[in-house]
Amino acid sequence: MKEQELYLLDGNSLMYRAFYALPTTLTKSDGTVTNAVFGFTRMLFSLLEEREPDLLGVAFDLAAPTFRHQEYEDYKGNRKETPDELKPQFGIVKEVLEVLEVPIFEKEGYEADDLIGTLAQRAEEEGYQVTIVTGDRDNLQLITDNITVMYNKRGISDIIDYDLEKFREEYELEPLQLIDKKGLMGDNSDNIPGVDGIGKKTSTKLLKEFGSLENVLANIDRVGGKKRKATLREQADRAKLSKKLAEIKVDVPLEVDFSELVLSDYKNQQVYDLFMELEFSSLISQIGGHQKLEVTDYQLIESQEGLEELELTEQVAITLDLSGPKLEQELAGVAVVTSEQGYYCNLTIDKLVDWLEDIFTNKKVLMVGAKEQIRYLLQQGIEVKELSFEPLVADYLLKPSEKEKGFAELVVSHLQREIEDGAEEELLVLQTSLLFDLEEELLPKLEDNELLSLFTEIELPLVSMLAQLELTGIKVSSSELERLSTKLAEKIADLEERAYQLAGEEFNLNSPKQLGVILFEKLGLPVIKRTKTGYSTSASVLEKLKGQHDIIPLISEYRTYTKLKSTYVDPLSDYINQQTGRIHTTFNQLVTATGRLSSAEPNLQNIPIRTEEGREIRQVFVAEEGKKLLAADYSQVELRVLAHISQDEGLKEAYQQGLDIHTKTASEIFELALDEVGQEERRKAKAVNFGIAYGISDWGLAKRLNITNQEAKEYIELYFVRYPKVKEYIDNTIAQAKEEGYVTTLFDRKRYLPQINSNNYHQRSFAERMAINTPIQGTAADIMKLAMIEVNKALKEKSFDAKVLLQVHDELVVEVTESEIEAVNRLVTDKMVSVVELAVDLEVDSKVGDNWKDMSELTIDN
DNA sequence: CAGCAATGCAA
DNA sequence: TATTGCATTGCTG
Repeated sequence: MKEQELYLLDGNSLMYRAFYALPTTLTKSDGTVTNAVFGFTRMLFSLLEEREPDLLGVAFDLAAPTFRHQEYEDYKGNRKETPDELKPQFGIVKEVLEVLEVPIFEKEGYEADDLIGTLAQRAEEEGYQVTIVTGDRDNLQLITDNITVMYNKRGISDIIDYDLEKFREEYELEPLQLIDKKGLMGDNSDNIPGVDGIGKKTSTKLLKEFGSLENVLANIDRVGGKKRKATLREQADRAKLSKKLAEIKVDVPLEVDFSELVLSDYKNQQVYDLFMELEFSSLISQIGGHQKLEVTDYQLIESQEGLEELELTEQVAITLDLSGPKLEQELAGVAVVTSEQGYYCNLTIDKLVDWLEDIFTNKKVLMVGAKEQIRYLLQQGIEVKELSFEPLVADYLLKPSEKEKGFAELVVSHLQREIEDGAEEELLVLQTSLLFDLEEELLPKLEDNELLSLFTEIELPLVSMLAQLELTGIKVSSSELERLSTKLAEKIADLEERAYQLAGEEFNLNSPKQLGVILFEKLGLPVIKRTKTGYSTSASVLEKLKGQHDIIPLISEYRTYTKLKSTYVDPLSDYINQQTGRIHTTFNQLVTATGRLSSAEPNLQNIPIRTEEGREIRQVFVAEEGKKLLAADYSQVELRVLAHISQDEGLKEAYQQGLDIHTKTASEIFELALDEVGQEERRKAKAVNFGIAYGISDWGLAKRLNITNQEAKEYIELYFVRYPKVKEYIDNTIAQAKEEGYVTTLFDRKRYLPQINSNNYHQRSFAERMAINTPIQGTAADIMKLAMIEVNKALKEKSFDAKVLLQVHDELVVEVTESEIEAVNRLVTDKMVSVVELAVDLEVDSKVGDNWKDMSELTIDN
C-alpha cells in the first residue's frame, strides 16, 4: 500500500499571504472583509483538488505569549500589529474549517510552527509522508526524506515545493542547519538579533566549515577577520539565544491519532449554508452548486375554452413568452401560475386579449421582467393595471449598487436554488411559479428595510409608466438629421485638412495617442497633464494650449463636431423605428445607485444643450403634426432638497424670497450686496453650490474654476459660515453612514456604503462624497418618479390628448395637442410641484415648441 | 470580438 | 482630488 500523505497547513502564515494577495474590497454585502478567508479557502480547495491529500490538519497561533517571548521579550517585537481587517477573519476561517471538518491544532504557549514541527515528526515516525504548507521559510528546517514543504512564496498561487534535494541545492546546507544559520544571521521579521555583521553569505560559509553554531563558537580562533572574531565572542550568548528562538519545537505535548485526520465529504449542506452566508459564490459551484429545482408539472392549454375554464386564484404569476426585437416582438405563449397549478397556453395574442385584460383588471399580478411584457401588452391595446410584485425591482431596492441581475441569479441569491435546464415551456412555468417564492422571500426583506412603500407606491407603478414611455417614443425628423450630418461632414473635412497641413502630416485626429505625438513631440508643445498611458489631450488641456499653436483651436473644433456627428447625429437615424418614425429609448430602472433612471439605445438623457452647435441636435426631436412638445423642468430641485434636508435658514430664505440662488450664494461668499454680484461671481458661486452637493474638495473646486486651492478653500469655508446647517448636514450624514453603513433618501431609498469605514483614504473619501450626494440626488429622483406617476395618471383621467415622452432627471417632455397646451401645462406643473411638501416650494419652468430646441417659455396665469 | 482607456455629452 | 449615467473611437489581447 502506498504511504498515506498528511498535509499540515500553517493557518497563520497562509492567512497573511491571502490577506495581502487579495484586495480588502472583497467583502460581504454588509461590508465584512473576507478576503483572507476567501483566499485561504480557495488555496485549500485547490490543494484538495490537485494533491488529493489523505489526511489534513491546520495549525494556528494563539494570542497568548509563547515560551519564546519568555526567553526573549523582544521576540517578534518589530512586527506590526495584525491589521484590523484581518483580525476578525481568523474566527471566520476557523468556522469554515469546522464545517469542512478539518481538524484545527492550537495550543497556548506555542506557535503554529511548533505544532506543525511536532506533528510532522511524529507522523514521519509513524510512517506517513508529510507535506507542510506554509508561507514561512522557517519551516524548511523540518525537511527530511519524508517531510517536504510547499512554500507559498507570495500571493496565493506562487508555490515552491521543497524537498531535501531542492533545499540542499538552494541553501548548500542541511535543513536543521537553518537554525544555526538564524542564530548567526538573525531574522529581521521575528526580531531575532543574530550576530552583528553576519548575514546570509557569511553564515552559510561558516556553517559549511564548522557544521553548527556551537562549533563555530568553539572555534572562533579559526574564524577569519579580527573584528568578526571579537563580535562573535562578545555576542556568543546572543547567538545561542537566537538559535534557540529559531528552533521549531518538535516535542509539544499533543494527543493525536493521525488516522482520524481523514477528510470528510465536505460537499454538504452546512458548508453550503456557510458559503452562502459568506457570499462565496464561486466556491459554491466547487462544492456542487445549489440544490437543483425540479421542473414542475404543468397543464397545456390549447383552446380558448380551456382558458376560460381556468379557475384562477386571487394572485396570479404570469410570464409572456416573447422574442424578437423591441416593438416587433412575437408571442410564443404565456405561462400562468396560480398558487395551486401551473399552465402554459400557446394561443395567439388575439385570442388572449380578453382573458389578459380580465386578469390585469381583477387579479394581483406577479411578473418578472415586467416592463417589456407590459410594453407588449400596451402595444396590443391591452390595458394594464398595477403590478403587485416584480422581483428584479425588489432586489434593486435592496441592493441598488450591485450590477443588474438576471432572474436565475435572483433565484440563486434569494432562494438558494438553481434552475435546471429543460424544455422552454417547462422552464417558463417553473420560472413563473418561483415568483411566489420570491415574493414570500423579498417582501419581508423590503419591509425590514422600510422599503415597502417606495416599492409599492413608486417603483412598481413606474414600471408600467416606463413601458408606456418607451412604447410612445419621440418623433424624429430624419430629413433634419441628414441635413445636420452633411453640414457637420463638411466642417469636419475642412478642419481635418487644415489640421494636417499645420501638423505637416496626416494622422488619425481621433487617436489621443497619435495626437499626443504630434502635439508634444513633433510640435514641441508643453505637456500639461499625463494620463496612465501617455499625454492627455483632453479639452481642458487644449484650452490651456490655446494660443500656443494654430492647430489647437482646430483640434478643439474638430473634436466638437466629430463628437456631435458620431455620437448623436449619425447613430440616431439607426434608432428610428420605421413603422412609427419615432425613437423608442430604453429607460432602465435598475441601474443607478441613487435611484435615478438611465436611458440607453439611444441615451436621450444626454442630448447636447449647452453650446449652440450641440443644441442644434435638439431640432430633430419634433412634435407630431398638430401637436407641440412641452418641456417642464424642476428649477434646482437638488438645491431645494438640500435646503429641506439641512433645514438651513439661509438656504430656505433664499428660496422663500424667490432669489436667484447662485446670486444669493455669491453675495454671501463674496460679501457683496445682491445687486453688486457680477457675472463672474455668480458663475463661481454656482460651481460652489453644485460642488457642495457632490461632496466638494478645495482641490476639485480649484480645478473646476481655475483658481488656487487657497481661494477655493476660502470659498468653501465662507459658504459653510453662511450656510452652517449645510455643514451640519454633511457632517451628520457622514457620521450616520459610518454608524449604520448606509444612507437614505426622503422616501427611504437606501444605499449601502461599505467603504465608508475603509482605512484607505481614497476609498473612504469617495464613500463620504457618495454619502453626501446620494440623499440629495436620490431624493430628487424619488420626487421626479412620483411626479411622473401622478402626471401620467392625471393625464389619463382627464383624457387629455397628451403623453409623456421623456424624463431627463429633472425634466419631463410631453407631447400635447395644440389646443390643450395650457391645460396640460397647468396639470403637469401642478402635479410636479405638489408631489411632496418640502421646507421650500418646488418650482417648475415650462417651455413649449415644435421641436426640442426652439422652445418658448410658458407661464401660468391665474 | 470583448474589454479597457480616453474622451465628452447630460442632469 | 466633485455626483450619477451612456456612448464613441482607438487599441490590445
